[in-house]
Amino acid sequence: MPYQSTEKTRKKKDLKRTAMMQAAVRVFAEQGYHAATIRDIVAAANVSVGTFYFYFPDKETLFIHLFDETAQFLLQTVQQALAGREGWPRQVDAGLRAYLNVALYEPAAVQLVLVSGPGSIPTLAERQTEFRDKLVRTWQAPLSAAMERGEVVQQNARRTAEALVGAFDENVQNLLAHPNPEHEAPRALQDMILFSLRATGYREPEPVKRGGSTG
Amino acid sequence: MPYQSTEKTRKKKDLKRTAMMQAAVRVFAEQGYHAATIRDIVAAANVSVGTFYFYFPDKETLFIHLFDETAQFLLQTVQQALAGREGWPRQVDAGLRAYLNVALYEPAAVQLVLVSGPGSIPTLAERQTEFRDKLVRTWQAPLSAAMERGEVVQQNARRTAEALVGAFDENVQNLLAHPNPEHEAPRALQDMILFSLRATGYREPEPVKRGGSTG
Amino acid sequence: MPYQSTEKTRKKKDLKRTAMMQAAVRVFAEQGYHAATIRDIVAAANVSVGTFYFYFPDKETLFIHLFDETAQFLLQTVQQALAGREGWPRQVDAGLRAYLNVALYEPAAVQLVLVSGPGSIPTLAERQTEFRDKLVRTWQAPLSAAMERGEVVQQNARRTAEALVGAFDENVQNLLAHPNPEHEAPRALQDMILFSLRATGYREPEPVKRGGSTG
Amino acid sequence: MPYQSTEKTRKKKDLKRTAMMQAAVRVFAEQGYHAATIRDIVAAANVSVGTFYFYFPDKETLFIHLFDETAQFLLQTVQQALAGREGWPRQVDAGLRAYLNVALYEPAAVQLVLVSGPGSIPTLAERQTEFRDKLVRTWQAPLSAAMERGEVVQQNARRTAEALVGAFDENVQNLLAHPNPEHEAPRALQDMILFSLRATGYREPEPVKRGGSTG
DNA sequence: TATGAATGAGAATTCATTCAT
DNA sequence: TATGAATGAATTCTCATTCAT
Repeated sequence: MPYQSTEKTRKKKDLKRTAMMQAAVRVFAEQGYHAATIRDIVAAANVSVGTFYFYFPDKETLFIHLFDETAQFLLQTVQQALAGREGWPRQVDAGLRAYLNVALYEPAAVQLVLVSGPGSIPTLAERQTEFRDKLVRTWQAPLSAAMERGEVVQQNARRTAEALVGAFDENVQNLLAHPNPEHEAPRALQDMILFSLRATGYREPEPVKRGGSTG
Repeated sequence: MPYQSTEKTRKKKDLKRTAMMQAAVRVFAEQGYHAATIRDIVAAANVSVGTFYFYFPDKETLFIHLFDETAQFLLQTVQQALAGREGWPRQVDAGLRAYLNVALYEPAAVQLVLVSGPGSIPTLAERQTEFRDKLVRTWQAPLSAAMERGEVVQQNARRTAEALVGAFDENVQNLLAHPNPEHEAPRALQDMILFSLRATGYREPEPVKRGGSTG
Repeated sequence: MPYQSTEKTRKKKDLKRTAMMQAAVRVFAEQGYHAATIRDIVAAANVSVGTFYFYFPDKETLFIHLFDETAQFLLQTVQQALAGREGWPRQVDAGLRAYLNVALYEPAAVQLVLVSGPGSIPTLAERQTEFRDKLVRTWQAPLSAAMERGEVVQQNARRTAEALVGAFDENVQNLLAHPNPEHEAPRALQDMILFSLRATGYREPEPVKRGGSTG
Repeated sequence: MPYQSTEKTRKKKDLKRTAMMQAAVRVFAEQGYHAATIRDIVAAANVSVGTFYFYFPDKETLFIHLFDETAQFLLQTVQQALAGREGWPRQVDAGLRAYLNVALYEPAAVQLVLVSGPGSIPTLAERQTEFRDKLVRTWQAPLSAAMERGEVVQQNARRTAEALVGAFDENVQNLLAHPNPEHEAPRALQDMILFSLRATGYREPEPVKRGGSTG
């Protein structure tokens, strides 16, 4: 009976492919792009060298693919979180919550995007810049809107967004370095929200006076 | 007659050594640690491969040395700037001004510390963390003091300091990527100061009422 | 019920096998032995890698088989052409005509024997030599006979045969490189015949005077 | 005392380079392009792998260089031999003598040009064709001249030249395969000269009758 | 001190071949 | 029979480091 393809086989292949990619993410995150050899990766995935090249064209292409995929996932996650909320404080809360979730759930992937890649592959530099830029814009857009609504003070929205992105990354890096990130996360989230609101000059809206004064 | 290591000779040697290190910083910053070969470095310094190994034990040691030197210089510069001022706003102003100065004057060195190193050399990871930590503490100390003086709102000083450091780095990175960093610098500085003061919840002190006491 | 290797089945198998071999000849001729991968061959034959190894033990064996088959076919074709004629000029005509026919009809196969194989596979060297030797003998035999009959001048028949074989191959190679080999072929044949007759010192036999005219 | 270069060092380097090339020629000739590994070559030259790549960019480039060099040498040798003579028979004699000399003196190099390269490297195909073409022209030119002088019969000079080149190569190949090529060479030369003169339809010029008429 | 030729361990990648389905 | 995923030996090439001069 001839070999049956395009059924279970296809699924199995995809599964293996995914498993190998996850293994690769781990190894890249742990060792960095250059220190991670193909043999390390295939050992982590329990396959042979040839199998690696059956699924992926080469080391660099795989890394860039992983980078792009992770970057896009991060961006989408944050963007969706921001999109569903109204008001700057809720957006900050939702956006940061989403970001931290990804960081806690996929620390290796985040590591890949934040530190393993940059500076390691010249080819990646442009993509890296592009990703940072998109991330900045992701926060800049709602910030600008909030500024127009008068929720936050006048400021250079671009620069503030840059600063926020840098701030978040540093906080996340430190959180992941913490002995028990999951336990620390809620506090970190709270601090980051407060930091962001202060940094953007958010002002508690005047409560509608209802026959009395707030003092 | 034994070789006399006279003053002149030593000076000459130090000069050459320094020149090579500067060349190395440039090459590392441009190409990243791995892409930069010893041949690239010696070519940039107009010396031979053998000469390189006469002055430095090996590539990695040199890089770590450059990293440490740059890191220490950065820390000292910022610390000194902070030390000489009173009041959180003046400290922020001085500290950021110092940081930006270094970045503009020695962009390659800053590049080295911020992106070329991290993720490239596993051995470096620890040092990198240590440097970030010191940088955070450098800001955390005056921030805590300001908090105690009531200049800024209550907050997790450590977390805020982390965030500030991350914010600064991102802003500096973007500034250096700007077509004309020197021209943009003053605006960037202003934005960063305002961001920092807002983010730390700095409150304009009550103007001292003449003829009365503030308490 | 055991699988019946019926006539039909076997025919089908042979058909597939033949198709694969023809594809292999094409690929080998186009790319050379080493550049031609198994995947190239199976792609050209529209089968899978596994199928290839069902029909053939390995790449080298296949190539040698193809070489031998082609070589033998060439030899037989020329030998038969020579065998059926009388007189050196007719033999030259028939032999060359046969050779050119094969070259025009199966250029890839001829390419295989003349250039793709030699120098590529050390194992093949001996067979290659043997083939050349047989080809030389194929022409040497009738040449020697012609010499004995006085049709051609005295000469080292072996050396002349070698030279003729080399000459033919070069002419055929150049013919196949021609933009329109089929069109050029008749002229080439004529030239080659004349060359061979001159080279062997063929002398138009004195017409037997029969008290009349030669017409 | 600093390292003295550009003197003996230069010469020494060139010497080594040459030695390595000769070793490479031997190995390529013996094993063929693909079977000859870099390790084989460096072993034959008694150097390390790194040294190979210090002198040559890569395997293929080296081979092509060797091919070109050998091809040019062969062409020049034959061309010079032909240029210095008058009359077709003397030219044939000189040209063949030169060719055989090279073959006997540098059998490996000749092997390289005739069999090791062709069919092994797709990149080489064009160069190979070009070389054959030049070799053909090298013989075609004097042949055409001889034809115009009436020394040889009318014929397609290009085709004849092709045939001669093919014939020579085959004879040389067989000569080199002979157990004692040097001993056999004179006979081979004689046979090849006679073959060439016959093949080109050379006619012993009528000796000028003294005191009589040429008619 | 200075030079640059020499070294060789180690990395990426290819591809003939095997094997479970 | 047929398939194509999986294997791993073998090859090319790089580059940090050493060493004779």
